[in-house]
Amino acid sequence: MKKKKKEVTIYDIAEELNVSATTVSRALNDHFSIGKKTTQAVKKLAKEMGYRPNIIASGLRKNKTNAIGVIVSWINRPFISSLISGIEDVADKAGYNVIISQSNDSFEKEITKAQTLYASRVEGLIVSLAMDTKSYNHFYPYRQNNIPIVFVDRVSFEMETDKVIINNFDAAFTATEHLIEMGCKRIAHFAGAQHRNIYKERQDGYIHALKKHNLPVDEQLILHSNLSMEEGWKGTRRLLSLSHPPDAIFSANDSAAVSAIQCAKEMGIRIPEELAVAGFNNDRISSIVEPPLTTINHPAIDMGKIAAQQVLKQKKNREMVESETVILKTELIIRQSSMRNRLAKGPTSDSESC
Amino acid sequence: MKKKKKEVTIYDIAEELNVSATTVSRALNDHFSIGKKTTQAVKKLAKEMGYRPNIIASGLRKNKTNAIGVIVSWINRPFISSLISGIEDVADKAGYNVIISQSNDSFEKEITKAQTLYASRVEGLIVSLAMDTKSYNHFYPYRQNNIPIVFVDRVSFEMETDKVIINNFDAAFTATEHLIEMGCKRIAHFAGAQHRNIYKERQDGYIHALKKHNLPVDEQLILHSNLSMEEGWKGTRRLLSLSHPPDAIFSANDSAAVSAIQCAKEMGIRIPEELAVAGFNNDRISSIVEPPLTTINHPAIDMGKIAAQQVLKQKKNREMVESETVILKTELIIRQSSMRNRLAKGPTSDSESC
DNA sequence: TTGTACGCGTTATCAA
DNA sequence: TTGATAACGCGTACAA
Repeated sequence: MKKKKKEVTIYDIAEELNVSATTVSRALNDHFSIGKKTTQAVKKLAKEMGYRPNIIASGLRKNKTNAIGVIVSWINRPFISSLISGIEDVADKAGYNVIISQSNDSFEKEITKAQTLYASRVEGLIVSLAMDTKSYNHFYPYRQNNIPIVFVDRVSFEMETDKVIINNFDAAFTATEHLIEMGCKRIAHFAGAQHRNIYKERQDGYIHALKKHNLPVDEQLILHSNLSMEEGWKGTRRLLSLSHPPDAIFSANDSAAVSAIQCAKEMGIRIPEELAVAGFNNDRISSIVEPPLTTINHPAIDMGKIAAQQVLKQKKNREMVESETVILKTELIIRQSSMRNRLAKGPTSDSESC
Repeated sequence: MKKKKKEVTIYDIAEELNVSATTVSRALNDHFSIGKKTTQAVKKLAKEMGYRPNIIASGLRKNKTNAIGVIVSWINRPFISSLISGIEDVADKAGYNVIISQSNDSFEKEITKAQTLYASRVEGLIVSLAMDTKSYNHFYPYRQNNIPIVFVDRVSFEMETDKVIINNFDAAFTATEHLIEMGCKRIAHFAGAQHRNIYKERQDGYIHALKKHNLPVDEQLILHSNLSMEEGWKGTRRLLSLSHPPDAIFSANDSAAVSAIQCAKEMGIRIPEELAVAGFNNDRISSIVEPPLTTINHPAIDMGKIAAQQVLKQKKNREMVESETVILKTELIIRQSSMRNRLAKGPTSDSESC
């Protein structure tokens, strides 16, 4: 007793107009071989009858899904959600749907999600790797099927894929050097997992800046963690209770940096006079904390847009180019958390998207 | 000269094993009628041959896409991205893909996206309405096709659909009453567009609290805007330069509230002594600003999870229930921006997800 | 327990 | 400019 709302097909239209389904199909797709009148008549009737193309059937025939898959750690992180926003923007304009899935920073989940998306026959995949991903076999099926893969931000250089990244080394170097220019001599670093490129590179950039300026690299001052607020807090306490505490902290993300500011203040340490702080990402919290946090602006939306464009591009340039890496510009945003002297350039204009 | 990597089909497997495609199909789906040995043999060979089910063909046959569509204003907003995170979590566990699209708070875009998703044959739709959406015809096709629609947060009561919301009226009432209990007598309100339920309800709750406590409702103190940081800033300046300025602001979101705090401080106004502030959403910035912002906790992730569950549920209960509205609990988080006296309860425990 | 034969709705191919 | 026919790959009545 179910109402089987039968959907209108091209056959129904064809019958009504006494033409063939082929003609209808062509007319609907503006095929040049069909006369104006016929085409218009078909389209008109199609609308009247409430026809909607069955994209599944079409997809079966053309072997297309019009879907791009995205795997990220957590959707609800400022950087990631902006990344996705950019992806959606470009994909939609090109007629593609975006299927999102989150790995929760778990390697196992990333594998599962990759398989699911592969089974769903996405026509491209954009990935920001999970924290502990160290092998990449789960992407092989894509490779074998010539499905474009683009790594974003957290990438692996072991795999030859398109990549969209920033120069983490340079950015970290710049931030650290800025602290040095502010007169800091003993700069600590909140580092992330070293097997993930971005954190390794940031640490390397930090170390390089120290060396360039003949400052000692003190392992005691490099703290590895997941860079959460809690860890930022704990790390700050530890550092500040050292017999010879640092006069600055460069954190590999903003969360931990903000915590550092809060913790230091609670301990009665003045920022930036006694402790200068710099972060990474330019999350919204970085401009809200007091004093505002010096940080690296991470062009999240653009990275998403470009990643999506790479996918679309790869679909055209079949086997023309082996792989391409796009490196986006970052910018040091100087705010008060690091402005210890008058030599500092004024704070960069600080655009807030609400 | 293209390498046409022919994909393995059930026919290939069937041929190899000298059985019929039917048997293979059934075996792969664990149909009871197929013998253990056969089933196992089929599965084993399938794996060996690198078979992957063609979900498009299957979908065509079963008329399924396993996709749920989501339309939101902007993905990169704290509340929204958490919402999506919740949706993805539940949908994935149920074997559904989540297709996201953003309306950018534009009515026209919302229409387009709704049509696109409809054409993509999503099996359910979750929507948080655009700011200026006032008519709902673009959802009619879903309705006619019995495709579940669930409205979240920004909903319309004109349409009979499932809804997942919070009690904005009560939450706003509670927040306002809290300010009153703190001794505030002249409370301003940063309000949003009044045709969008959530902002209307928040304003109503605010007004109701004033009335209950015999405080006058001064239209001068109710400022309508898009609740951006800029507007929060401007509104605060305006309010504080009034001949009879308010002693508190209740803002319909955290962005504007945070701006209010910053602006007031810059003007030399002490928070909360001279101006108490409360916001709405419990975004991360609310706990970072100084003094920390009293606000309403908005269970974003749970709202997403429940919305997804509603979609799945509706797919089962065909025409059993007309529609269902789930109202989630909110919580007043009292922080220092409103603690003007010792009567205040201590701040609620403040969980931070990093 | 297995197989035959057909249909899902569209598009590509070839022929007219 | 149009049409007939055969795929696309899978699922399922029905038959065996």
